[in-house]
Amino acid sequence: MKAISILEHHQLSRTESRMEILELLLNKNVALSEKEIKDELSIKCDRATIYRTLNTFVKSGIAHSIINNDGPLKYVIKKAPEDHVHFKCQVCGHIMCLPQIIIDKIELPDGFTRTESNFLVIGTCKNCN
Amino acid sequence: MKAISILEHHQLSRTESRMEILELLLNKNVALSEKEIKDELSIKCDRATIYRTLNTFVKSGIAHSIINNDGPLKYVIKKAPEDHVHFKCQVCGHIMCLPQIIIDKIELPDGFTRTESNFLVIGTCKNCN
DNA sequence: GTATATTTGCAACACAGTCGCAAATATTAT
DNA sequence: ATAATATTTGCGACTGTGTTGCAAATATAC
Repeated sequence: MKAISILEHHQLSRTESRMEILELLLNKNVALSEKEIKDELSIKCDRATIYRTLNTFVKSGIAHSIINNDGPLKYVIKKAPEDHVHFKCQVCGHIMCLPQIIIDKIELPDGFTRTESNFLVIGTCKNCN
Repeated sequence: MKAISILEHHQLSRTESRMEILELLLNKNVALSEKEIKDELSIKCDRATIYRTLNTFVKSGIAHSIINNDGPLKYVIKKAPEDHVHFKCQVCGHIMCLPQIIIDKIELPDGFTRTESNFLVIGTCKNCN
């Protein structure tokens, strides 16, 4: 199982919740919220556990969170380490990474330094256009 | 008064709350949350009224909201109509617009169309660097 | 100044996310 | 495999953000 080896690699204990949540994220190419994860999980899992698990994944670098302009945080497996653009389709509501587009070349004004970026483009995705 | 003419121009009734909140926003160059607005207002104003007023301003195009990666929405007077970058200083916590940097040239993959963008860069601002 | 339309304050509510703590589960050592 | 220890889970309670219904207050139009 891929999920198991990822957990091992990050020295996280292999609990049922972590494995199921990780499997779910691995099989999706759109970002999921806590509620969406809960609804898709085959096992029962408490809200708090899902939040704690997601935070653990983010801290370990397994996943990253995506800011939603209108709604809860969503989570995806981290594939690209660079800052990339997130896209939200206003028709189907899906939020996904656009790893093709990397914005590391934004020139900030003098005296400003950057540690992190959140780029969310809202529009219509390929399927809905 | 500048605030009055702005309200008139957008055909909004000139209530005390709206004028005071608008004055406050006009005098700030950082984005403010509902709580920050409430604390700085000289008049008493209910939470709900502040939220409703801010939403009215956003709908009218007087202000726009800025997504905070970790905290409530913040609001600023809309100066530039284009999509620009927002900057959050992790030292002083201020969130401000960087109208100098305009990103309208992001090329989305085929089939994707854009209607709106939210760009938040997190780092250290000029004053705190 | 009066009538009508809009806005306000209050209270209640919905929802996202966190935390403490005891019970359950996983890991480690024997 | 079993026992001891460390970690995680579920539950409940809680905080904070933002919204809404409704009656009272205020602004606008006449």
